[in-house]
Amino acid sequence: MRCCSSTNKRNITRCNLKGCPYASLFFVQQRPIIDQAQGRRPTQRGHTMQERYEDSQLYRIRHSAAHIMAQAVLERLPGTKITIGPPIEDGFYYDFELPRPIEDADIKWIESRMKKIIAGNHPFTVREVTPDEARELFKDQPYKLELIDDLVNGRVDENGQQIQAPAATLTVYTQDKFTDLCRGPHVASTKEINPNAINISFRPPSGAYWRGDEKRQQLTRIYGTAFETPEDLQDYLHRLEEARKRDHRVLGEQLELFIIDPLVGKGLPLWLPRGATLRDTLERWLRKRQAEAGYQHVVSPHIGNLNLYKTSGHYPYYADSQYTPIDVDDEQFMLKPMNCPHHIMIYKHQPHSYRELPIRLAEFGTVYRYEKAGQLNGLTRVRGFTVDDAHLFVRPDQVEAEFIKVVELAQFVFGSLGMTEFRARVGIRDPQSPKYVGSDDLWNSSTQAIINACEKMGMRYTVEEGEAAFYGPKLDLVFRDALKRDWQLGTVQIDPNLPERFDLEYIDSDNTRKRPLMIHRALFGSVERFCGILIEHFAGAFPVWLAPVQAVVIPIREDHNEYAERVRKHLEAAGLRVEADLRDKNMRNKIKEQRKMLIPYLLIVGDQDAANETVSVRLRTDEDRGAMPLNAFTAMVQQLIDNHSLELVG
RNA sequence: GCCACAGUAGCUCAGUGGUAGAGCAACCGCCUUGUAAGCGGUCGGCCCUCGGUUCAAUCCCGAGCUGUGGCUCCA
Repeated sequence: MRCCSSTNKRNITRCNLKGCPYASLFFVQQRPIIDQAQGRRPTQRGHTMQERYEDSQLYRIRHSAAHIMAQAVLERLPGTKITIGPPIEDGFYYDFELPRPIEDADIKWIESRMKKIIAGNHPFTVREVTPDEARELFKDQPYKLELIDDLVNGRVDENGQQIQAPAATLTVYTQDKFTDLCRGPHVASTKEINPNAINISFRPPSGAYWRGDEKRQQLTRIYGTAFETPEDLQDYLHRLEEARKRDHRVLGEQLELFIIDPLVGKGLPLWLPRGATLRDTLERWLRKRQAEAGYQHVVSPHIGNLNLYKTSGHYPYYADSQYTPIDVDDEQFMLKPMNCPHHIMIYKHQPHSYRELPIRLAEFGTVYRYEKAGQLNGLTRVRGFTVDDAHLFVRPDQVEAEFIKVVELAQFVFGSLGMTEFRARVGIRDPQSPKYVGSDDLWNSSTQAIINACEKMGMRYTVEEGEAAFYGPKLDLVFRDALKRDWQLGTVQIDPNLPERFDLEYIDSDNTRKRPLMIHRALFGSVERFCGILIEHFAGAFPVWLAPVQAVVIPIREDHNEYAERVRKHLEAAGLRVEADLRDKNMRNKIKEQRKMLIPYLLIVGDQDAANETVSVRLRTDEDRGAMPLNAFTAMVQQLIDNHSLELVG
């Protein structure tokens, strides 16, 4: 069984655990930062965007810059074998087989040489050539010869399937003294490129395989980017810098949220007290919302009998993303890679009436999946993580309504966190493909249920054909953060397959046994990854209700310690997470240190405050609010917390 | 897993073929301070690991481990 859709599109890595409905949600990486202001994005298979990136001037500039870079590389490192160099979402790259490793000095030289070539105002000229002419032109370029053969014959995949028709014509583009096999388009002349709007040093060269095949030649990929104006380039570089500053791995350590210790294991984060508080606060909040929405929480263990996963179909086909089974007496157990089978067994343990449905079973369930070492990344890609999982067992006539409720809950949850910029990505089946199971009726009604849900919610959504799970359509929630990076959050999927495999049923009103449908859903996806996203989203400055420490009391002199402690106790009794910094240090020093921790409120207390029962409130933003009566401050913060406000003052 | 780069004090990082330094943190004093670093002192290192070269290796070479970036965009 293959229950995740293979989202092998741009920026979304293919999931290893093809057996899991949530496979797509714990591994998705952020999209590169793109020039969103101009609305330019690459089109993706199966759906159209308002303006095709491929048709834009920016695309031609980048494509042309890639050729210019190849020319400069050949001049610097003669003997280099060139391969391909396309524009990408936020720039371009070119893959080379180099005669020696490339160094920083080379990159500098190449970049400055590119600027000189551009300044030469060379036209880009296109010429049609015959295959033989092309072979002669590129006789020293084996990769180009391979491309020519493929183009002339059409490409086939490893199963012999034709995936590219034979090309009718071949074209070559020339600028200055460099000619490349290319379909274009390019700028008419290098003068259309602003030499101050290109950069090839912002991202280090890296390895890449010829045709992405790890069995083939390892190449060196040099990345570059180019914009229409130097200001656009600066803006882009600035955003990259901002993104680096928000890196959740750096903030995670600075704010004492989590660490990853190799002795414990890579990909296995340890949550420090403050990080655990963050997690716990989020979890308790969602748990409450779910209970209000009719979910029942259940708990299942961390290992399960191998036979359970054999029944579900997850084993042994997906052994590559699961850990080796553990022998216990004469039985074998696996670390739990997903929660669905456990919830199914909970449903199955007693008969259900149609009146009981929908039954919504939820669990913050920790699962373990093998991720290749090179894929691990902070909290966003780990080997053990907790899914805010739920499985809804529904009658077919309830699917649409339940879908709407799930999306509503998601909208509420993300909206509460100031994550309003999100959209839905609806994956539907490709009617031409035979890989999907189930009747047309079921597909049509399920797909319609999802579309209807989006429409009724007034949610932005895109429909992507061929992106459904093989058993049913799905909806992914994609969030755009403050830096315009897209992150995939939760997913909602309709699944008639597992009910079949586990022979689930309910007794209908006519006293016949019917098969329920399952809806798999997760909103955060993985709690770990979601915390990582939140850290970056807020740049570590969490809303008051989420902040691990909400206020720190700082006495001005040692003899104010007593009052500081009194303030702390007062706030603690009012339900705040508060500390008093009574260390033997001076006040300025404490302010300097505590502001680095991004505590929402620093409460400075001295003689005047002690005399008047006030606190001097300094916000995380460095704004000094002056003295406030302690009771007024307490009431204000309590209200902000109760409202899950994103503000620091009410 | 593959390629590139990196690994020196708790943290951020200098440095050298003759076994090490700074700032911050920690600890001990002094200072008693109204909003971003008061002063002095002390502690702290198998310079990632294992091999090799060398009279001598933290430094050079090889392997391993760990981390970081990339390995998805197909003329």
